[in-house]
Amino acid sequence: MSDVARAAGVSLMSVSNAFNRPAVVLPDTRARILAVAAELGYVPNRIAGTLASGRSQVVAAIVPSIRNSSFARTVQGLSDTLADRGYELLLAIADTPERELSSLQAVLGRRPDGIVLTGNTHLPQSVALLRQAGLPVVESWILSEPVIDMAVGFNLGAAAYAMGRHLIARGYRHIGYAGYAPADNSRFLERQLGFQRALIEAGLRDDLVFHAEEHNGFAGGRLALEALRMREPRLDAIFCSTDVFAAGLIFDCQRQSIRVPEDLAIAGYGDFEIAAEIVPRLSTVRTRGYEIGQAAARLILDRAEGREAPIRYDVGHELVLRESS
Amino acid sequence: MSDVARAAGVSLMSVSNAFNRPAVVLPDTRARILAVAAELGYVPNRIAGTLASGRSQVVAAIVPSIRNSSFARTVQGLSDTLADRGYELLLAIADTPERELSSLQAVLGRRPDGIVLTGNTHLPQSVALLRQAGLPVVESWILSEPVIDMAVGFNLGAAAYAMGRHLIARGYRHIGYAGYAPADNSRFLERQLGFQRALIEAGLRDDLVFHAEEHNGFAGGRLALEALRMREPRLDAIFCSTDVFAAGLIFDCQRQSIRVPEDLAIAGYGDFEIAAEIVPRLSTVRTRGYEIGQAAARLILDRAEGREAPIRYDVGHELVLRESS
DNA sequence: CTGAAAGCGCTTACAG
DNA sequence: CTGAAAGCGCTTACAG
Repeated sequence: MSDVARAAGVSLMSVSNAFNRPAVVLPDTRARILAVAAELGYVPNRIAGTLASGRSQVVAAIVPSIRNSSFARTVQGLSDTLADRGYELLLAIADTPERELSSLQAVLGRRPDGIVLTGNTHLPQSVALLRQAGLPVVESWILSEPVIDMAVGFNLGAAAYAMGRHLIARGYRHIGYAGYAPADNSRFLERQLGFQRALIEAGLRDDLVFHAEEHNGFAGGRLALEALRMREPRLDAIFCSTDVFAAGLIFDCQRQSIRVPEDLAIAGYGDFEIAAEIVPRLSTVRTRGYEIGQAAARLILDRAEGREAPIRYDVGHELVLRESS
Repeated sequence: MSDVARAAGVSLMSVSNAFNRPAVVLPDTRARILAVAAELGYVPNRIAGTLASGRSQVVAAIVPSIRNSSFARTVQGLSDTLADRGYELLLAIADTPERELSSLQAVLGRRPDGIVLTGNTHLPQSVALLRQAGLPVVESWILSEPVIDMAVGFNLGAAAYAMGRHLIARGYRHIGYAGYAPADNSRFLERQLGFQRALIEAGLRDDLVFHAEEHNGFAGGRLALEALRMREPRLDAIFCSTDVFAAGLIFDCQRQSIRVPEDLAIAGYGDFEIAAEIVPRLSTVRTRGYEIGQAAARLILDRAEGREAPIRYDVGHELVLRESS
């Protein structure tokens, strides 16, 4: 910066102002400074700027995975919104509360202006660390208590409940659930509970539950079919906690010549791209992952820049009924 | 930090050393310092550390998209390797050379210790900026010239060529190509050229080429089928530049009762998870996206930490022959 | 092994 | 509108 100041014949302050408060410096002076800076290939050092100003213009996000279109969409929404507002994204991938804590420690040392977490299942130390840091934090993909600071998501249970009601209304009576259940994770639990609530209200069996080992594999659907049929030969529908399970299940039905939905109805969760294309097209719950990312970024920045922001933001969900159920 | 130093009755230096050069401070002193730090909830300010030391322990990556399992895998490989070595990932998503440049300007201000780019199609200003910054940069998913600094990838053309040879060996004679072709992008061009080379060598028509508007949509396959059949009614095989196109094509064939591979053979590129599951299972080119991310991180860190690193690193590729061709 | 000094490249708050 | 001073929280290089 001092090179630029010297070459342009102005003080450091004027260079700083030329970049950061265009209004405050004379148009001529500013143009000259910018020209010199461009010529010299000067890129302002935002590390020094951060240290001096206490504002990093960086938002950190910790997601469990990006090989799953839901979170990939959220990261995309975050990235787009942050870039628009001149912020950068510091990304950490952590799929357990323990890894989340260590990502948090690493990331906090970078003094981000805010943090986006996934879900509300955290280690107590993580929560303590966050409170002490005192920065805006949004928990995404969940809306229920406890909330550390702000939450952006939708009612996971209601969405699953709605799909349960739909299947029941279509006349299915022996309905299984293919899910995934890491310990104490409310994001997964709420879906299952919402779905079971629909079954219970209708007086149906709600214990046809299968939990896959992995969240992301197509195999989840296949294994669920095997396991659930063993328990209930009259099984006539399966609700999958993700579209990937549902797709795996459909592929398996094709191989076994089980007709969908005639012999077995299938419903998914997520409305991934494949849902609209697979044969038969998949009924699913549309979740707004991109909007979650956008809204999370907006809430963080509003707060970081001293504006008001809601504690909770519901992006909603929607049933998308297609051919599979 | 000064709070910690005071509370522990030592100098700033000792606190710094306790965190950064454990060997240099007495075990007792170090334990006391760490205990005090933990009690106070002290998280070292790495922004100040970066400014003072000139090393940020941050690596930036610019990818065109993450809603495509290839790059998602690369980001995962990058993230895992960086986290293991105590580095953070600054991620930018930019899908055109223009956006790449503006991401670059933003990211360079953060003084990363290295940068990972995708492909070798850049604006001249981007290259100039990078050269001036003088930090380690790796271009990923490409190996061909020109290389700015280092490259990690595999021979895109050879992989496509191999698949072309395979289809020809299987007896297909009217083979189409379903691709995507943003202006001047060598990553896409190399695949197409490699494939066409196989056709030309075999004396087959190499102009059955269809370019989709979008890289990521399932619709690409469907549109290709329509367009290519119009041009060549005897069309007996289609090579898709991504598995997503191939899957979309298979779904469309199911709808139209076109048997795969009997009526039409299909091959993909990428070996996404779906390839092994779809009916029929998809023949494809396995690309090692995760390894690309790992290797890119390794090369950057080796150089950033003063070690030698190769200019070019080939992760290889592999033909995975399944049922669809 | 431990510590006092200088400096990293900016911004803040103030004076001119 | 422009500028000289102080300081952000660390690390470097050196002396003790």
